[in-house]
Amino acid sequence: MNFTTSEENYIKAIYHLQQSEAMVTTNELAAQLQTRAASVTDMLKKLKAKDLLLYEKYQGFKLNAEGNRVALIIIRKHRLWEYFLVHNLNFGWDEVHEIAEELEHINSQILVERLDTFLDYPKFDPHGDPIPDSNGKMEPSKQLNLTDLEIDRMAAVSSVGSQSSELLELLSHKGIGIGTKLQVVRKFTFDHSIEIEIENTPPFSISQQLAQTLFVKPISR
Amino acid sequence: MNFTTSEENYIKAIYHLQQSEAMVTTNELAAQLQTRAASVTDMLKKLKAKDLLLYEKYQGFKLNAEGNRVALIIIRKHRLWEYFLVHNLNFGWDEVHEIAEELEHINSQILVERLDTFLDYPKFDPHGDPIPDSNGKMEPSKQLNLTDLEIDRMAAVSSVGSQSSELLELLSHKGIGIGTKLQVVRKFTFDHSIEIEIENTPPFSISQQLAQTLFVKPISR
DNA sequence: AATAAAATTTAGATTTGTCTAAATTTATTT
DNA sequence: AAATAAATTTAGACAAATCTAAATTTTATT
Repeated sequence: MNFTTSEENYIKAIYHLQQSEAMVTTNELAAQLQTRAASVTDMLKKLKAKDLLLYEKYQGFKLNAEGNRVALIIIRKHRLWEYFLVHNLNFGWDEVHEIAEELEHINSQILVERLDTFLDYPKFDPHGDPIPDSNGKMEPSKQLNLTDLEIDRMAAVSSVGSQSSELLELLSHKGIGIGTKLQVVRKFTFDHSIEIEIENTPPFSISQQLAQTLFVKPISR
Repeated sequence: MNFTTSEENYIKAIYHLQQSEAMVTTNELAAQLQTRAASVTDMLKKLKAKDLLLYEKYQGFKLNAEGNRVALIIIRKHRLWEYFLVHNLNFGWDEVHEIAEELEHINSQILVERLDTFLDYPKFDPHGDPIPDSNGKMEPSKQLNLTDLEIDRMAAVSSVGSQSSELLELLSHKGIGIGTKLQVVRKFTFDHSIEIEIENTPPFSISQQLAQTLFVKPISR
């Protein structure tokens, strides 16, 4: 079965939203895809008709087994291409997302397998996300709590443990956001505060409480 | 300026048709793109509105300077990707066209330049077609007359000098078509006939007259 | 439990690229 | 040069993906 680029983008977005909650809602997906709720409803009908989705009107939705299988194929392609762009074409890990968003829609199973072979079967992409193999299996994510990041290991903020406005205010003040590249300079045992350094800026320290809400992924450079 | 995949396919097809005649006609383009004449007319209006085309109703059309520039960018991408697929991913030169047809529409100037660097600035693609550089300049085509092909050099038929039904009947009988891989086994001076061998089949000979209507491109394997 | 608010869906419109069938223009033949 | 044939364009329709605005359903609040 082949899918349009638009269908694939919806499938992938639903897959990602599903990772943090069992059921996805129309508004969440609309926000994720920067589109309107009505457009989402339209596409949900199509994906349900193609039997990729469990969906009852007004009740939320999630991918079924086939939907997940398709999602993993797209994610596999995305992450393999990212790996190629960084390792072979010398892109920075933070420059490749948009290009990979296009490349992931190229339709050719054999191309993906040959690319995987050429790259020597990488297990993680440059952002530290695991690359599914041709059966959709992958290693557990390398995301870890900032408190567990080893000293001097370069990492990027991948998610935050809450969306409270107090937390967001603090993060904004400290200049920390999703994708921020940092490393731990020192850990203090007295109060478990952590001194971190964000690329090319002076180090500063953050509380244990803050560090515990931050998740990061080690990155290669 | 960015173009849709469909616009790019029209631009590229017009470019190729222009190589053998000054003006392109609606029906020719429709045949080339496997679409209807009415659809071609619709698209011609759009391309003219975007100022890529010299076009007067009923009078034929051709790309203007800007149209040619855009066409060469697309062709550059197509041929660089073909080179990558053959040299790095181990595809056969005859397996890569369809995949490159998709890859050529990926939008990223920097990607093309990095790919070119990675591939070490190849001058010809695996079919023997020249790859335009970033300014649209390229070497002359490697296409040559079959009578000039050196012995044992592998080549692929790239075009035929006429479309007469008598010629096509003969070619069909001999099993020769566009893309047929062959090599010259021997040349006879008496009648200038040429013995050729098509991949994995017994050699046979063809007349000078026939050989003169066939154009080929040397290929790597 | 009734009402207000929020989320979701439906109805109907728009854009892009395509199509068929009819109309028009150009080319060819007698 | 008139008639016929071929090529091209126009008119109007359709599918895909989106949108706005209105209607409906669900959730939250008094």
